[in-house]
Amino acid sequence: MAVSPPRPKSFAMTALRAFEASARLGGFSAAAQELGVTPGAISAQIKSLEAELGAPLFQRSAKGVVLTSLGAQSLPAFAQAFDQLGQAVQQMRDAAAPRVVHIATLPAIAQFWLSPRLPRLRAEMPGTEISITALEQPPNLKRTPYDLCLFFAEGDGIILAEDVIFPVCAPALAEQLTTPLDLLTVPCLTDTSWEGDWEQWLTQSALPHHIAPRGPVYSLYALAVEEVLNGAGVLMGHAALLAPYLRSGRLVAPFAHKATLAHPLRLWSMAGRRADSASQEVARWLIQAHSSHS
Amino acid sequence: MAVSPPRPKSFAMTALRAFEASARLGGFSAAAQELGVTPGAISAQIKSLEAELGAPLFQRSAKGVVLTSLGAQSLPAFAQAFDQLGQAVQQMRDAAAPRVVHIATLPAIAQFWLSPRLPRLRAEMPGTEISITALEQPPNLKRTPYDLCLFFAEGDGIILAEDVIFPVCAPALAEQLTTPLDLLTVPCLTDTSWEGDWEQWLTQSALPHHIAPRGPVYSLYALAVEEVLNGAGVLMGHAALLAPYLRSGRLVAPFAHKATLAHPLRLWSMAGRRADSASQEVARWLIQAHSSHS
DNA sequence: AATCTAGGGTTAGAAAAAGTGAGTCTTAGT
DNA sequence: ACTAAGACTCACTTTTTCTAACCCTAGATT
Repeated sequence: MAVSPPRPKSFAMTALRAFEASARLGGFSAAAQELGVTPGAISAQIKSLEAELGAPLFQRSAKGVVLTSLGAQSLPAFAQAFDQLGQAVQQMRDAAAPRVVHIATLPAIAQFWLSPRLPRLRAEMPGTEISITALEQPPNLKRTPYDLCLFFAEGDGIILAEDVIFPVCAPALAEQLTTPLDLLTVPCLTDTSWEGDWEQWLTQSALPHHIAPRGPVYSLYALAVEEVLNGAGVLMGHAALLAPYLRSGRLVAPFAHKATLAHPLRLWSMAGRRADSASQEVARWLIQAHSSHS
Repeated sequence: MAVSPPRPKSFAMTALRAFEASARLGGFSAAAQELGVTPGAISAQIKSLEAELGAPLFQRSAKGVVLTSLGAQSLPAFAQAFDQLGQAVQQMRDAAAPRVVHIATLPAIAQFWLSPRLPRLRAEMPGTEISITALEQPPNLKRTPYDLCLFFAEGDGIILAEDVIFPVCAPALAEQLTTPLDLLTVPCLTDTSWEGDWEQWLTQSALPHHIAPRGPVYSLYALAVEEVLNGAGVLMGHAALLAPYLRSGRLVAPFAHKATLAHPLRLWSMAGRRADSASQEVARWLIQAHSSHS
């Protein structure tokens, strides 16, 4: 009868977090994405949790997982607990570094929208440190240490601009383009995170779909823009991001057709932030600067 | 500008748990004990948390740590969040295995009090699986996966018996003992978890302290009892545990002096358990069986 | 029917995190 | 001064977690 600590070890936090995320998001892949790991890791965590528990939490099928009644029953309490934990972390971070603001945004937005505004923002808010992280997907603010999110998305928060798109190209190339059908004669660049853009534009402009995005694909909008500035082809431009280029004439819109996408450019923060926090100050500045300037 | 996931990794759960425990218990050692690790591990966790945070959470001094204002400010939210998490885990465990009851108790209690009662308990509650873990210290039910605690302790819960102590020995040895001063002539066995017992008894019996516990020390009460049964000496006996031996005459109390310790034998469970849960049924059975039988 | 594709599962091995243990340091109390 | 408590450090070990590359299934597509 050994009395030494045979590990009373409560429960594996990681496994609980994996469960909560999977249950809330309805799948291992989604949870993996939120937690920044591979689905295999989630699968293993859930498996170990189920083993320790002696009962399954999910019912697996080839097309996804469904919560068992045990899982469904447990989810709310965990979701709430993790929300509170996330909030506690935010509060602590805020108290520890009250003048630091972390912004999460799309790489393209970071480069074309935020970056040009940063010098003035920093100048007008000295003492406030602003850091920017580029992410492909909006993070869950309740679970990740960011203060502000700036994405093309639906949901809460303030709309800074509609997402209006239309083909853009260098002025020289535009001379060759009279009607949208001329697009068949030039490369049509595509960004991987906006693969549906051409489709959307063609649909909303009532144009035949076969004018499809035939041309190189870029994984970074900035690269595609660079190419277009060099006259390499036509890119689906997002008005909110390329406004300076269009204003200066370095890029032009060869056609009149414009399409508005469902997800506007939106800025949001975690619910329940104090209005006097640095993050809220920055948010207000961005909104104000945007509406009064552009 | 790498866009790939540079690990936005929220926060290290382990570190947060270490912080919460340290803050709540007021020290790294105490936290280490609750979490079942060494103080060094806690120290490292806190350090990493402080590094990530960029601000100290504790103010160190040679005689312990004190929360900084940042730490004190953060504690309540974390305590609450972890309480909720613990409760969520309990609920889940309960739903997954409704007929399993985990009891945490002192090794000595497990062997001398619980063990004799288990056969009847199991017979009267078939279908309920009872598992027992022996721990030196009462665990925090809000943080560890036990259903019931049975310890000599102060606090909430039901008192099953006062902790009455007095020297006991084998009948043969008792013949050599007339007055407490005779204790100087025989070995006085001591259990490491009850080192103060002799002192307490001497004090409450108004006897001179120099009759101190001179004799072998055991780390397990059961071993000491075994030795005493073999006539190896005198042991400070806990009435609640040794009742059957005293009743059968295998052990006797050579002196009339008895002392009552401050911490009675107490049974408790986590607040807010449903009365129809298996753990509550077991608790009721133990209370009832104790009062009607012994 | 054959092929895709999306979502899961599995495995071995790699990487990272957490923990240990022994020894040090500082200070309050005897 | 000596002791005890509590915390820190550092080299090392153990455990956990993650990834990468595989397979499997079912519905959708061709």
